[in-house]
Amino acid sequence: MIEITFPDGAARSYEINTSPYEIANSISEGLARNIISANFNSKTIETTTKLTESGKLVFYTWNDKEGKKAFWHSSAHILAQVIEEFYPEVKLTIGPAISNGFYYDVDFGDNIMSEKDFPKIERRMIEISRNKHLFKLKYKSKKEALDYYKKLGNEYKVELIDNLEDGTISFCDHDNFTDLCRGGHLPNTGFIKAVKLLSVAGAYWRADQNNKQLTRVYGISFPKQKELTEYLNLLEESKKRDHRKLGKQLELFTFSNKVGQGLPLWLPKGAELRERLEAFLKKAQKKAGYKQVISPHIGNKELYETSGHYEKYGESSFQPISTPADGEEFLLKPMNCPHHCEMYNAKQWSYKELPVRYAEFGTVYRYEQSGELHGLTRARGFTQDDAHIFCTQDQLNSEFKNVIDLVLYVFKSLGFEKFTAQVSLRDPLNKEKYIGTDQVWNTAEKAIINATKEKNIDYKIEYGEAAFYGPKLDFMVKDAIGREWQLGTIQVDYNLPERFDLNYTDSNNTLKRPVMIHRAPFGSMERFIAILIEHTGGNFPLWLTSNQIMLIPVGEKHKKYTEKVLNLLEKDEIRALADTRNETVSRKIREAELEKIPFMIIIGDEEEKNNLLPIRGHGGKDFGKKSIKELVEFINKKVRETIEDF
RNA sequence: GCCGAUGUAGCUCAGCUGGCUAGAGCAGCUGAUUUGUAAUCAGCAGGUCGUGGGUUCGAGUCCCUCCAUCGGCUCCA
Repeated sequence: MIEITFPDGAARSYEINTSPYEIANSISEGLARNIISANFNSKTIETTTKLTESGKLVFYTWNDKEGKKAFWHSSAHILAQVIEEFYPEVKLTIGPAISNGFYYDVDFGDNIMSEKDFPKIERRMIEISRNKHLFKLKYKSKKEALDYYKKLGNEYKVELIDNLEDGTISFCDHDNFTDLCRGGHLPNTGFIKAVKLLSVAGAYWRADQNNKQLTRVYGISFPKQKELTEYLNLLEESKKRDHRKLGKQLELFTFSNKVGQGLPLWLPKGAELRERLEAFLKKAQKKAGYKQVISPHIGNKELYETSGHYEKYGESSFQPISTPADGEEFLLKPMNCPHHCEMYNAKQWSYKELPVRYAEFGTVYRYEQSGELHGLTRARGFTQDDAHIFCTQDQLNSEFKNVIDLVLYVFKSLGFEKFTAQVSLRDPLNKEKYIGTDQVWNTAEKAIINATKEKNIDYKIEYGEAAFYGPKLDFMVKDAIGREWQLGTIQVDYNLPERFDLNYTDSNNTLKRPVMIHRAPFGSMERFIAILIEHTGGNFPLWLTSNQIMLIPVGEKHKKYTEKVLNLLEKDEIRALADTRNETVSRKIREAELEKIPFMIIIGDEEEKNNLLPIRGHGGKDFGKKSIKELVEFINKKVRETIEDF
């Protein structure tokens, strides 16, 4: 007998070689019907795996993350099976579940796979699913596994197996298909009732650009057709919030091929929004002891040679600008740090003056690969809300924590509640990609982790995501369709102070190196606004939006009174507009709605007579009638609700 | 940069297997209407069909080049 413990602490005894499915069935038939995966002693297992020892058992259903993982991973097996049916000469590689669905990477050889092939593949996948083929996991020796794939000429699987330990190598069979697989499947294919292939894309083998590019087929599957339909509808709805679409509709920004790829052009409404955001941050930064500085858009090539940026990015950047002088070259500024270092170096510093905090909304230019450009989230010219803090080692921890507070304040003020704090460290296997000694890196990494811990922020560590000069704490936020973008960033840097020979005199009258913190709460104005657009769907917070109120006179004769109201509102710094065009009230409302103006006030005979204004919220919500004084208080109160002082 | 897809008026789109002067709605302009909670009516104007080449008697439609965009990959100071 073995003793099985469940998550609620309860325990039951079973015969040895009982499977999770049988155990579930012993509890209730309903549970047995719904479990699609299981975990035994912290290891994902099949529902049919025979348990041979006592331990902790967790069941997973479609409602669990792990259940979905098994569901989608199993779907990937069927996808691979069908691809192999249609293209017998392909070489399969890997097919994992992802956060929304699954993919399979396939070497199609000379064949080309395109979206046109999706319907027939989907149909065949469903056909196979309906037959309720069992997923059967079986172990093979390393030699057996290698022989199998060597015979097939599949070098990818051979490489995968080469890196596995003998005795741990398993295959999963269903129907007439078999695939190298570590496990975690549905009991049978019949659970899959709806399948949709989403896209086909190139993906490098083992994520390395130097390797062969495989074809990646993305898909998603569900236990009910209805859930697929709902998912696809949700995706469609999300796409309507795409900042590139809304940016055009709301006339915030545009791009022009004549100006150049990836170079955003800010239109009046977008520029106003952006300036308001800048003012918001400047105000907070002033309180936090930052000083604004301004640096030019180009810098001598030697500046970036000193910083190390030229060596790292010179080849793949906008190329140097030459001058009439022999050998003199300038670069478009790709980052602000070297400039700020030179500003620091403009005078002698005492420890009493530190920390020094130099802030600048600095526009930088980076030659991003053409395939990387993406609206405002990835542009070739963009403005960082940059600042560099030069401080002593003793000040580092508190300075870092203060910056965290500032980032959190910015996020809170703009309603970004869902974010991931990511500690981005060096790739320990590729240290040559970074400048600086191990000792310096260890100190910097420790400083970030400690400060983050002390702030009680949940964080995850990502190796290989650091900047080349130092580790970072990055604040990641998802866009409308779930792609993650880095917005705020805080970086600890011991390297640039060394390269620029930055100093201060300490209390013992000896020269010391300051530590440098690079930080940008927004990240860049462009990317931040892009994500803000996608989060709000263009309905910006009241404190930020360009036009807070649209006044709509009913007829010609109400224009005068409307103008009067407008003037009074302006006097109280309420941002209002009056639509005095010769159009119907309905049309004016419709257009104000499409422009996403938060409040509308229709002004006619009755309003003039009673001096009371009816407040119509965006979407048609009625906020009642108010006097001008009450209206001003109402707007101010609403603003205060969404934004506090730092 | 790589893989796949797309590119018709300011915007959203139609244009079947190549066949007369390329269509629609919205927006724009002109005029009428002076308006009470998401589109008043009428008329007009607007496109070298992304670019350059090719096939053909004939190309928006087929082929190639380049450019841009979209979805991924890689990259992201």
